[in-house]
Amino acid sequence: MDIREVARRSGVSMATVSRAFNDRPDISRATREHVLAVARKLGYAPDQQARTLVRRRSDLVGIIWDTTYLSVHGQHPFLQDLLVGLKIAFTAGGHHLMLLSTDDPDGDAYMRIARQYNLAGLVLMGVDERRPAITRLLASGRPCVGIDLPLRGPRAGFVTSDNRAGAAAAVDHLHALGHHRIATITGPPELLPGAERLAGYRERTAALGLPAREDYLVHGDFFLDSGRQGMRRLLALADPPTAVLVAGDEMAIGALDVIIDAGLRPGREVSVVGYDDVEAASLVRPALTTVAQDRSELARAAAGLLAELIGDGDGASDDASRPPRLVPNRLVVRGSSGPAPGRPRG
Amino acid sequence: MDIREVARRSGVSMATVSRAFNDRPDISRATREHVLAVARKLGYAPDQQARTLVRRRSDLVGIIWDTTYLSVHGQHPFLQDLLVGLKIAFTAGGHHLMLLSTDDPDGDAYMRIARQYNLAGLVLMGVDERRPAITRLLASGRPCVGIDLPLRGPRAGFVTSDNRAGAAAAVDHLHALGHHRIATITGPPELLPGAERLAGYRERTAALGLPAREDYLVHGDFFLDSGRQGMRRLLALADPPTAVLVAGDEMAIGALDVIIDAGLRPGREVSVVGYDDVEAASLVRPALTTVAQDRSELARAAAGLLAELIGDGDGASDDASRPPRLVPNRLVVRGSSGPAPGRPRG
DNA sequence: TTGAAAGCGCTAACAA
DNA sequence: TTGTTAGCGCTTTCAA
Repeated sequence: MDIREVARRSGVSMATVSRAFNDRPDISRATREHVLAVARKLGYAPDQQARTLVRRRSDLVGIIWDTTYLSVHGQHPFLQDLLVGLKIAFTAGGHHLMLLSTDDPDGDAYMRIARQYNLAGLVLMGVDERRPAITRLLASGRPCVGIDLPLRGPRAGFVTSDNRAGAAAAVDHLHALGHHRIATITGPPELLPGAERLAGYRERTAALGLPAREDYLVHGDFFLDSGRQGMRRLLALADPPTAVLVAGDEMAIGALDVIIDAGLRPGREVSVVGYDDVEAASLVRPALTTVAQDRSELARAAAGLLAELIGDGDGASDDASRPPRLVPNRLVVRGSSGPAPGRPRG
Repeated sequence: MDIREVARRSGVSMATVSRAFNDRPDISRATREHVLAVARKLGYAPDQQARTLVRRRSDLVGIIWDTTYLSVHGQHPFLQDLLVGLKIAFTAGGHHLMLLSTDDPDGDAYMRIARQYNLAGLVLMGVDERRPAITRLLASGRPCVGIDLPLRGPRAGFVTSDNRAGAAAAVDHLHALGHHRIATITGPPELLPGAERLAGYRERTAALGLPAREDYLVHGDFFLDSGRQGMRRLLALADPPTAVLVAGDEMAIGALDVIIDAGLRPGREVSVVGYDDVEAASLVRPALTTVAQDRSELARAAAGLLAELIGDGDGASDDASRPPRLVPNRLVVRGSSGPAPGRPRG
């Protein structure tokens, strides 16, 4: 069943069938409806490969999501959750998602695949945007949107949640509970969320007049174990914090473990606030107070931005630095944060 | 940069370039290497759409993964984890993954998309295989592999982990710890893993000579809250169980909550074994003893089976019932299971 | 408003 | 072993 057959059966030319399916203005209403009716009866739908071949643009959006590190580090729940959101958001815009894989992320495989499949655009997440292969991809002019990655390029942009404001809100929350000794366990500073959450923590603690103590700042890597280690260091201080903002939920859950093992109670002697609101955050005991990223909104923002970059073929600018789309975060208060010791409980 | 240009620059015909790129036997070694060298220098890679158009078969594998219910029920961590495995497994086989989405899962959208994109095959997960749209898809003869879905069709098959053996292993574990009052909270019986895990529980408890008590069998739906409710019912019994096999980790974590809230200690007064080994299982306290499904292996099995179904175009059988590929499960013992009350601890 | 015809980039049948 | 040629199914000029 091809366009030729539909044309024959509806008594028009192939060109007219094509016009009907592409909502072109140069076709009469009556003809279009007739053609579409015939096509529907025949169960016809245009072949996308043929369409792509002549249009030189597919409706496929590629997802670059480097899973090579997963064998090393285990899962990355947040990105996985995000994928669901992307799927829904892009479907709504008439695009399909293709997962790009390569065993050689440093080669030009992503660029090659994008060209081979005429991908309309790309979404990048969980990759290192400073790698030369990615830089070349961005320079190629194919529309690219990064999630939590500060991409720059003629037709590139990025979305991220408002990590700075989220961290600040967490600090405010702890301060309002009477905490004055507020420490933080950070993410890697070379990753945007790590850097921004730290910046938010610093700005807000300073604004609240809390002293900037270097020993209250411990670096983590977003994985569970670094949260454990960080918390141990903090508890070992002569003057340990009564509250800790942890830049990721996995690390925060590790911190809870250490607190409990030290015979302290999270939310009592030590309050903990995480970041991300992964599934486990609500399942641990006490449940983790955390800054929730709105995955659906983040995904929608990414889809929207990419659609724009795909749309305006002209808008390609060479200076190529677009401000990120910021998606607001929301503090979810659960049991792991409570009044500072010595303060009455709510 | 197209095949014509490569042909010109290497002084051969288009056909010869094509031969070089497709590893055809009817080309001399020397010519092939020369052509490939020229192509590499030019950065040429064949356009997949054009290739698909003439070959009438793409190297795209579609993933049907119904996310419409996610807005209702929240996440489904296991399938998300699985996706990573699928991505890796299919890449190794030279396929790319396309996520199929539709807002109308009851229509023939999946079938239409599969045809429009000439998908080599489909992987189905988290969908209801009894829906007419899915039945028609399977009947269409396009290679389909289900994960935990008993698919039947001329070129369909499925993979699943050995849920029956896994549940039996969990029962054995509890029995070896001295438990004799072993209850279960099941998944939905119409889902394969739910039915099989229950069957494994029943078979093994019977084999061990434990009485089959109807009040020790509570139905759940794989989601957290049903685990809570189920556990409450079990604890309310005059003669409550000392151990519970819970058919899914989310439910098991809900059960842990209820046990703790009742002033009991999981792994002491009541032992709990979950199923799946999702991320949260190792993060809760006590950590959950659970039957781990090997996601990578499951994914590899799916990829392997689909490759076979794609390969043997002849193997299409009309009776169409293939036995599933079974992937073994593995019991992971953590803190939520321990000796039966009154027994010395290991 | 419609139709005829060219061609998107590739593979494969056939001829040399 | 290589080249020539005819499409794959569609969109898009261009002419009518």
